[in-house]
Amino acid sequence: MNQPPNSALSISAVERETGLSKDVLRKWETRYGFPSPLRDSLGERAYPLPQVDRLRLIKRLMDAGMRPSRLVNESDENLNALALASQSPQISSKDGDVEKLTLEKLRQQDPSGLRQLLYRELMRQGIQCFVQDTLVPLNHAIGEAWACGELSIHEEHVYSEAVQGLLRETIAKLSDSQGRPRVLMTTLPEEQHGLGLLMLAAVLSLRGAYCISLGTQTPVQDIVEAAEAHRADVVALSFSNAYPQRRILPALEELRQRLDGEVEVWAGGAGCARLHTVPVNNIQLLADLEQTLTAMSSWQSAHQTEALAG
Amino acid sequence: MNQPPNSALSISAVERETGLSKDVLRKWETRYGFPSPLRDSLGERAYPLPQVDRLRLIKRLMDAGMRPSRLVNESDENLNALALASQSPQISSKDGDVEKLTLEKLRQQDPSGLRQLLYRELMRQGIQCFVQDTLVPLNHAIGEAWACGELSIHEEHVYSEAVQGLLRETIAKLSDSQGRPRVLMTTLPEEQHGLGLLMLAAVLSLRGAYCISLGTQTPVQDIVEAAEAHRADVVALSFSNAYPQRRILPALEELRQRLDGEVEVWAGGAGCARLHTVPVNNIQLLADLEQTLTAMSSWQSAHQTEALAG
DNA sequence: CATTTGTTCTGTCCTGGACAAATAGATTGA
DNA sequence: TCAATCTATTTGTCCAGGACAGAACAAATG
Repeated sequence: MNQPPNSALSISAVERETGLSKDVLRKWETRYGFPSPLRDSLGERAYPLPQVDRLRLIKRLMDAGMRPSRLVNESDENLNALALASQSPQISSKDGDVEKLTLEKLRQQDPSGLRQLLYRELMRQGIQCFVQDTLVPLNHAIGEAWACGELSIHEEHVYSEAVQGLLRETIAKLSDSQGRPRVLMTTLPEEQHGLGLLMLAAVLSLRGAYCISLGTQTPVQDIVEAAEAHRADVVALSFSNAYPQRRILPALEELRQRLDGEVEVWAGGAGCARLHTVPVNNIQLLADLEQTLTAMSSWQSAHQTEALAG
Repeated sequence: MNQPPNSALSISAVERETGLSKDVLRKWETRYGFPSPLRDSLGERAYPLPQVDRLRLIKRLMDAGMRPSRLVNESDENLNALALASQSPQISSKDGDVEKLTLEKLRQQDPSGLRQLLYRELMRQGIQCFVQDTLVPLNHAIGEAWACGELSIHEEHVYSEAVQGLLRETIAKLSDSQGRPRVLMTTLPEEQHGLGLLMLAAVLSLRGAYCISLGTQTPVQDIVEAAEAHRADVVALSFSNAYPQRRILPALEELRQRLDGEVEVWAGGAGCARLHTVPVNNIQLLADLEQTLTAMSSWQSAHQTEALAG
C-alpha cells in the first residue's frame, strides 16, 4: 500500500530510517532540490535507496555539527571526505588497547568475546575507573567510528547491548534501597539513548545512592508521578547529541515547574555538554562525570543531618 | 519558544506525551471538535493539561481496540467506565499469587523486592515455565492494570526494568556462540518494546540457539547488514500492540525482499497475533511461544545434517 | 448463518505559505 | 588584533485545508 518495496521507500519509511522528519524531507526537496524522490502511482514520494543512504550520511554529519546547506549538494566523495575529517584527534587514553580490542571484537562479530573483554576490564579497574577511563572514551570512539562509516549501526547496537548487560548486572548487585540520595533516572520520550544513564547509575550506586531506573522515554507527566511515588531526591535526565538541542531547556523547565521544589533536577549527556545558556535555578547541567559526583557530594553534605536523623 | 510551560503544551509535546501524531491531533480537532487547544501568541496550538490527560486515556482505549469517534465525545466518567470494562476476565493462572505480589511490590515502590520475587520464581520453575506461566500472564495483567489506570506508566517501566535485568543476566549465562540456529533479534525503528524479544531469547538460548540481540529500533537496512555479518539463520522481529498494524506486513515484506533467501524471517508479539492475513512465503507469523518453539524445532531438524557436517 | 457488497471512518499524505530561533557574517569599538 | 554588537540568512517547525486508500462496519443477499 505505501511503498513499492522494490527499490524505493515511502516518506514515513525514510523518516524512520534516517531520523529526518517528514517536514524536513519535504522542505529540503523544495529548498535544495535534494532529495528528489520519484512518485508512485498515487503521487506519493518514493525515495530510491541510494538517496536514502545519502540522507543517512548527511544526518550523520549534521549530528556532528555541520549544516545541511553545506552538505546537501556536495558530491558523494566530498561527503565521505568530510565524514573522515570530522573525526576528532584521538585523545588516546592509556587504554588505547582496550579500544582497539573492542573494535576488533565488533568487526569480528564476536559478542561473547566482547562481553568477556569488558568484564575483565571492569574487574581489573573497578567500577569508577572502568566507567571513566574505559567506557567514556570507548563510547566516543565507537560513535566516531560509526560517524565515518567504519562501523555500522548494528555493530554499535551490539556494543551497546554488551555494555548494558554488564552495567545492569553490576548495578543490581550494588543496589541498596536505603541509600541516599534517591535518584530517579530516565530520558524523555524522544530520547532513546540510555547508556549514559546506566553508567551514571553504576557510579552513583557505588557511592551509596539509590538509583531507580525507569528505562528510556518516559513522558514528563509520568516522571513527575514517579518522583513523588518513589520519594526521589533527584531526577536525573540524559540527553544525547541526537536530541534536538533547542528542546532541552524548555523540556527541563517544564519538568522543573511541575516537580516539587525540594527535588533536584540534574541533566547530563553529550547533548547538555554543548549548551552554553545557564538555565533557571534549581536545574543542574552536568557536563561530565566529575561534575555529577560533585553534585552528589554536595547533596549528601547538605542533607547529612536529615539523613542521619531519618 | 514553543510552549508556555505553565499549563499548556505545544503540539509536538503532546505528540510525545500521548503518542498521537500531529496530523492526527489536527484532524481530530477539525473532525470531532476535540481536542480544542488554546492558541499562544504566535497562533500555535497550546493544549491544556486536562485535555492532554484525556487524550492519553483515549489513546489507551484505542490501543485496546476501540475507535476514536466513539470515544472522543464521551463524558469523562464514561471513558473511565469503558477502561474498566475493557479488562478481559482474568485467566487466573495458578500463579495468581505471583501476580498479586508483583502488583503489590509495584504499588509499594519496591523495585528490589520485585526483583527478588521474580528471581525466586525463576529459580523455582526454570526458565521455560517461568516465561510461559509467569511472565506472559504477568505482562498481560500489568498491561491491563495500566490500561484502566490502576498502574501508572512509571510503575510499568519499573516492572519492565526488573524483568529486563533478570532476563539479560540469564541469557548471558546461557549464551553459546556455537549454538544453532543463529537468531538475530530486534525491533523496527517505531517499536520500542523489546521485552517479548528478551523472553524469547531466554527460551531459545536454553534450547541451544545462539541469540544475537541488537536491542530495539534497528532500521531495516542495518538489520540486513547485521544478518549478513553475523551469518544469521533467522531474523526475529517483535511487534507490540502499539505498532501500527497496517505497517507490519509491508515492513516484513520489505525486509524479506532485502534479505538473503536462506534466512528465515520470524515475526511475533501481540501486534502479530491480531493479524489474519497470511503473508508471503518465507515469513512466519508466530502468535505465541509454542509456535515459536515449533518453528525452531523444525528449523533444527531441517538443518540437522548441515549442522553436524559444519 | 456465512459471504458479499456498499458506506463510513480514519490515518497519512499532499501543497504552499508563515515565522522565530539559531547561525554566520559584517560592522563597530577597544 | 580581538571582542562584542548588530544584521542577514538559514533552518526547523508550524499552519490550513484538501485528497485518498484501506480498514472497519453495516446491510443485504444466498
